[in-house]
Amino acid sequence: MTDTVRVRFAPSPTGYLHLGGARTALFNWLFARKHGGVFILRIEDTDTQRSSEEMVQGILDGMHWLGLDPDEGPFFQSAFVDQHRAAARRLVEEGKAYYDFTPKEHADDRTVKARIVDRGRAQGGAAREPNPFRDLPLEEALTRIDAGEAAAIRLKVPEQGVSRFDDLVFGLQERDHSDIEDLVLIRSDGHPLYNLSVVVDDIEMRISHVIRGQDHLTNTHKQVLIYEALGAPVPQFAHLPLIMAPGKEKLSKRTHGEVVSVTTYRDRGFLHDALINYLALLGWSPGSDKEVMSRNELIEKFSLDGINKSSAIFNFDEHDPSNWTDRKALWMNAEYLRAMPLTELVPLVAEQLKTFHLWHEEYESNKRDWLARTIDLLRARYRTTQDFATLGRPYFSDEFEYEADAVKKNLKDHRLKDLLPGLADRLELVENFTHDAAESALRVYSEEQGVKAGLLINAARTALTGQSVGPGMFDIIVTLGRQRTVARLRSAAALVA
RNA sequence: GCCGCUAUGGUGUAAGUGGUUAACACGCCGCCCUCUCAAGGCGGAGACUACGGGUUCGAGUCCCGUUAGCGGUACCA
Repeated sequence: MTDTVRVRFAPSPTGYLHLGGARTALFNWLFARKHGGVFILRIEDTDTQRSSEEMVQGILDGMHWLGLDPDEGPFFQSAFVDQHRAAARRLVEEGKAYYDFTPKEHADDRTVKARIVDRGRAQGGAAREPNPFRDLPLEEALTRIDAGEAAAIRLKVPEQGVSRFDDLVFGLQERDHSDIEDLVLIRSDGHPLYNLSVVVDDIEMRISHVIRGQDHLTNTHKQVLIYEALGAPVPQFAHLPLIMAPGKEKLSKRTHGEVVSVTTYRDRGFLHDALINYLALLGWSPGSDKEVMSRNELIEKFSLDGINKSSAIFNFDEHDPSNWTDRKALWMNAEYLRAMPLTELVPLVAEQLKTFHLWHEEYESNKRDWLARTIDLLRARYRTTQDFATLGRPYFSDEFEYEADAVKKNLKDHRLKDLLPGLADRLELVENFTHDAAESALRVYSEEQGVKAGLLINAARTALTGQSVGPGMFDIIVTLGRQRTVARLRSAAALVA
């Protein structure tokens, strides 16, 4: 007996790692770290039809990116099926389970669900159906098995009484035995089923706390029954409220696509700590006002007591590119983008520049400092590292678009047709091409020409970046350098109406 | 159908064992800063705490009911 905390994340590789799974993994991980425990990863790959090697890798990649590497594992549930079968056989021998020779019916998900409702309606809701094989003498059953007859193994659920457990989040849970059917442990083809497998594995791995999604809450009673039948200590349970899509719909890969996949966040320029921070706040609160928390602060503050009981809505708008995911997640990422050490940010932005083919070798040699300064200049306005390669394109390439709105707004004054090249001439002659020198050159020039400096400044910004928004104009000039500045000012004159 | 869970502004959450004008963050609006946009600072709008009954001097907080959403009810996980 040991009171070491041992928790596990047990995804089935039937899809990539989604946000709900990531949050479950995170809470397990935080709980383990908080209590000096062990975080185990167990891939539940017994559904060979729907599982794939690729998905396993996807989950592993996602967890690694999030920094949630397991202390033990990954283990694969498929490796333990013999133990699952042995456990079921033992229960049969002890009279706690029985062979059911009822032939298996094949049906797809839809018809199965329809049948459940029909059956419930017909029986007035009782889950129990009398099973003729429940009390078949073991010897008789064994002879039929020996004769090659197929049989499923069902748990003998007591007819009287209630099952109860104290959930660390939802409190005391009770369920009448009469509402629990004799669940199948092993299929007639010998395949162990979920409820049996998890319990056997959790016992084997000495799991102390089962932290998982609320979708397992009612079925936990079945698992408690299995623990008891097996004579094993029952772990503590903590069920997490579900994450829903806008409109309180179920959040799913099928209907919501890539917004729910962790890899999307990685690819679109999220910082893993920002996503972790955001996810931690979905359904959990430290009880204080502080929301931006480092990993260590999260560990320090984390407690199962702070977990909310109601499901949280994860907001996003698939039709609005700038709000492709939850606003608060985006804000959180921007917050991290601004606050993180520049030396850590640069390599991340570099990756994005590479995938957008905006990378130059000099960024690693003589333009190294320039790259860092430019990233620093832009970071306060961007929300993801990908923004540097998209919104920031004019800073890294001469091939960029002039935004129609920006041109319309800032290049509409016909005088600019001459002023822009005129400014270029002046800047070409400035001795030290610095922020201040460029500024005074521009101000002198605008005074001579009798126009407001603001007209030239805003026009120049659009001429230089194709945009109407961005850093201070003289910072842009210095960033682009004399050559590009002069060239762009001249060529943009053609855009003036 | 039956069983269970949940219900605080648009969203995420706070409001020790019931006790003054329901707090914070995101988002939104305005002002300041300013060459624009962000960032930052300041301020504002937005919740009769799903609805209806109780208990109580007093309820977001306790009880009952209703409704809604979600989960489960499979020889799926």
